[in-house]
Amino acid sequence: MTENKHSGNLSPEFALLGFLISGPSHGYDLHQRFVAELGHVWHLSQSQAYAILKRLENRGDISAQVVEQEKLPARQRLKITAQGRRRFFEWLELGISATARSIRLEFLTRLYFTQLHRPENTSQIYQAQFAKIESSIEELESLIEHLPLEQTFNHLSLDLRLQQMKLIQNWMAEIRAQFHISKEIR
Amino acid sequence: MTENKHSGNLSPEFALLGFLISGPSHGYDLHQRFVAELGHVWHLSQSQAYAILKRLENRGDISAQVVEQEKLPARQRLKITAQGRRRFFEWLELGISATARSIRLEFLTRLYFTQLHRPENTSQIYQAQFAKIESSIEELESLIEHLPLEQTFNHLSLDLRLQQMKLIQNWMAEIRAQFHISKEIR
DNA sequence: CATATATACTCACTGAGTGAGTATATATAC
DNA sequence: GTATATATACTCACTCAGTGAGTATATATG
Repeated sequence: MTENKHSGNLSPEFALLGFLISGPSHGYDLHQRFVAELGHVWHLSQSQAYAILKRLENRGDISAQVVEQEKLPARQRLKITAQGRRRFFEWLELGISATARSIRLEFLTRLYFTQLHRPENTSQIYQAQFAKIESSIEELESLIEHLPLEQTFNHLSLDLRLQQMKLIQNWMAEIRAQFHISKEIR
Repeated sequence: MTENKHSGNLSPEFALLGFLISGPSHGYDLHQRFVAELGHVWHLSQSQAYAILKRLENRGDISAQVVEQEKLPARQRLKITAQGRRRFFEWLELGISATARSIRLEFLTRLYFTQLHRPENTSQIYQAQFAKIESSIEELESLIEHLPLEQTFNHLSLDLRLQQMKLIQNWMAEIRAQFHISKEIR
């Protein structure tokens, strides 16, 4: 199994990693850039950004080096490691999201960094995400079909999830247009 | 402050409290009932259920009493306190959710327990939720309007959120029909 | 007779997320 | 010219979400 357990495990850690692909930086700056570029996609407080960076460092995805400054407080110069780079590009190509929320958050983020670092892959990640949405819809439809009618509230919930997935399907078409992705090549 | 910060702080704790309104019970049973009744609304693991119950106890919303059994492991007989009851009904009437996700989770849960414990309030909580959705839509529209066009990804995200809210508005109409809620009285 | 399932709960761990605090520099407002 | 707000840069303590595995016994099923 693995994949998305359920909800949770959804965090902008790969976005932070993605900014570091372009070159070393430090926490304050990464948070600033994050808010400016993706602030309406994710919400990320400053302290949470630092917490995530600390975790990435413990995992060995980034390395830190203290840089003293004359007047302002010292910085941690953060640099992505080979492992971090590997993990990032793996996520960029394979981290396909399954729920409405994770599509809005993660897929948009993957699209952002694909445009930035691997524009030639845009169509590929788009198609993969689209396929996932289609199979999600089928799964939900079959779940609903087999759910006893008297389970009113479970029904209403699954129903909304299904409708949301279909909405996202249409929204994906808008994206296709905006990014000039050709229709169904492979 | 308070309300819904952003995401997170979303938990089925009031549902557990809601089951206890009907009478004392214990963790295992509450979890079973939860999964059967609302298992496709929320996901709640057994251990997480126990964790939430422990918190409710620490807060004084429920009280626990160990009941030995002849053959099977001892139970904790859980009983809602006056404070818990107060908190629950306050949430039932006023805990109006604002995001797509929290509407699917919390509003459906509030509807479930309103039907169960306060059926005469159904229309009231429906109308309040509907109003919240309308004001959410307005807020998102104004946010989008003031967002610089070049912020492609922030735009796409807000756009999807807006469309989702509108979808939920339609889904609410289905609910109105199913629960025979009259159209716009007050 | 072995094994799966039901009853009932505990524990250790990772991670999300907030809010406040620390300390200094520069820009702006009165 | 001095008070105040804002920018730079990061830390800490805390609460809550969520998983996965473990403990221990009873009964049902093949």
